[in-house]
Amino acid sequence: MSDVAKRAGVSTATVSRVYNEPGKVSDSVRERVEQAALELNWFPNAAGRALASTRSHIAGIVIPTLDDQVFASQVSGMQAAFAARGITLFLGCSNYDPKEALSQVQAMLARGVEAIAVVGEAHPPELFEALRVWRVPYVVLYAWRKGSPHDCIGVDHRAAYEEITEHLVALGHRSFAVCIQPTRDNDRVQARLAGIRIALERHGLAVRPEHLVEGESTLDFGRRALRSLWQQPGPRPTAIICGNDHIALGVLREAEELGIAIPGQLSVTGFDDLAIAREARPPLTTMYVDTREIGTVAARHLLDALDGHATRQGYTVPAVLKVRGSTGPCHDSAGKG
Amino acid sequence: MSDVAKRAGVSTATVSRVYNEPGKVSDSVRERVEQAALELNWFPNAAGRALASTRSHIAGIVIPTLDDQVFASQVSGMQAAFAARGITLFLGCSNYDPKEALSQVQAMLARGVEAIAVVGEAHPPELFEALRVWRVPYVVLYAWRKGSPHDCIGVDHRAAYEEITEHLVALGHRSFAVCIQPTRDNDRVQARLAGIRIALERHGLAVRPEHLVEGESTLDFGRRALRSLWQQPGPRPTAIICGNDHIALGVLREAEELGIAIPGQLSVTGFDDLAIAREARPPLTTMYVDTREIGTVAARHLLDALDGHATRQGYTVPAVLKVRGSTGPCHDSAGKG
DNA sequence: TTGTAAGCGTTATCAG
DNA sequence: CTGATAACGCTTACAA
Repeated sequence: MSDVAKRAGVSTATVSRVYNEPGKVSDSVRERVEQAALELNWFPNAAGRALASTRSHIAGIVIPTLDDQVFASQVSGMQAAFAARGITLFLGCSNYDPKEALSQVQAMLARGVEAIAVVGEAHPPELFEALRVWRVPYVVLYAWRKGSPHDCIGVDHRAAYEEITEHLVALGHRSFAVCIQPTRDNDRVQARLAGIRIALERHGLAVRPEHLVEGESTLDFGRRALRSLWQQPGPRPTAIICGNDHIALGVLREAEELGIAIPGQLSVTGFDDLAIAREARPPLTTMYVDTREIGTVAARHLLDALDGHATRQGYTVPAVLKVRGSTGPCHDSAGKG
Repeated sequence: MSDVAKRAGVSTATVSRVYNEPGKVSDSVRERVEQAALELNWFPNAAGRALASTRSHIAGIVIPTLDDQVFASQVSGMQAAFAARGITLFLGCSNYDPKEALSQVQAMLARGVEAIAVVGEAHPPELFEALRVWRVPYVVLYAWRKGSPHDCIGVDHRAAYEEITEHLVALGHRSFAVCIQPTRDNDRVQARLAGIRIALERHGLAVRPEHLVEGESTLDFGRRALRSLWQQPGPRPTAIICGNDHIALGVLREAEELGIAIPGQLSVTGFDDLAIAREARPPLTTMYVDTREIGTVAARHLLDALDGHATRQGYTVPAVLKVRGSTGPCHDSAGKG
């Protein structure tokens, strides 16, 4: 930088101004400096800048995995919104391991992030404690819960699953199965399960333990789950609530294989509204969430915090029920209360 | 830091050593320092560290979009491999816009990344020039091309599409259509198209201009493309080569709608081998690429470069043909040469 | 094993 | 509008 200053016949302070407060520099000087910088192939050094200005222009996001479109699009929305404001984004994946999430956040703090977004609130207390200690503004992404101590920007998963359950109850279903992702360390999934329970309780119903299956978020798990449900002795469910579309599509696929009529014999619901959901046969009843929007809104929220604006109290993103062909009236007399 | 040093009764140099070369510090001193740091709630400052050590422990990756699983998994592999070595990853998305890719790379360089990965080589020359000027090691991801001036870690898309085309030719097909993503600024897609052309030329064949359709990478485009192909006057293709599985699944779906027998009347191929590909009906013939592995290998490559090891000359990741039910022998007498 | 002290490359605060 | 100059917080020879 001093070389550039020398070559342009100015001080380093002026060189700095050319890049940080161009308005405060006369045109002729600016041109000379830019010319000199170009000739000497000089670029401002990030570390020096960050050190002197105490601004890194870096934010971070920690998600469980990029293998799930739901998280990928949140990252995508956030990255775009931040980039538009000159902020570069760190990405960390926890693979649903709280320890990993913690260490990713710590690494980001150690690299000087100015703001952080983490998916969900089922994290070690040290994680939020570290955020507090470093005084780094943060948001909890994707999950929204009434009464959460954090700023949440996301979906009320409990309410969403209450709604989808009510939809099935309204269709006359009384015997339910649930195929859902691992609940461990996953507040979204736990909330969904709670939503199902609460909605069913309202009607004096419950999911039998043997009708609650937990497994990976894959089509294959959906297939295996339905097969095992169907092989079980005892009454069969007339409706299956799945933790997401992948699982639901697997159930649909296996139902076809087993010759189970959908929705005649069995109603199936998903969550996420993937592009294929509406193309499945029958088209899948599911819930749509604008996950990209979650990322965008979260970025705006954090930018506001960085700008010193009072941050709002969080933000609920709606989950919209898409009723399609995979759910229908219950025709099973045994199923009816 | 000096406060911590004072409290622990040591010099700042020793405090630094506790965190950077713990082996060179006696146990008692280390404990005292850690205790003091804890009490004072002190953490080393990233900018100061980077400035003094000229190491940022940051790398970057620039991809077109996270909406495509193919790129998401490359990011995922790279992130994991880097995290294991204490390197945090910047993520940038270009949305297939070369200017955007350039500005993302510039932003990352300005933030002091030590290494960078960019998807493909269809970028403005300034991008690679900037990388050269900053002397930041980089790799071209996903695309591999013989004779490329860059270190490429990825798939030989031309060869892959030669193979899939040969597969169809061997089945007796002579009349082809192609439904593919926009070729503009996309060297992978261009290479795939070239592969098709080269393979067909070997047999004295070519795709008629009206049978080459370009569009977005969506199921919906696949549907629209097939509909328009089928409405056209003139001879119909007996095989459709799609740019990826999304498009191919759309074609499959629309064929069902139009009552086109697959593979009896029409063979269809995809690329990527998504999880649903094998569950489609009929199951989709496609090509599998271990995209996560690409990210992992690229990270290793860059880490080697950072360690000063001679970097190898790039790396080809195989695309494996998965022959399934969507392709079969050509039954159309008109189609046969 | 530990301390001293000179940077690392900017920005920010003053004067001018 | 521009220039000195003192931070910014840490690392790292070099000495001890």
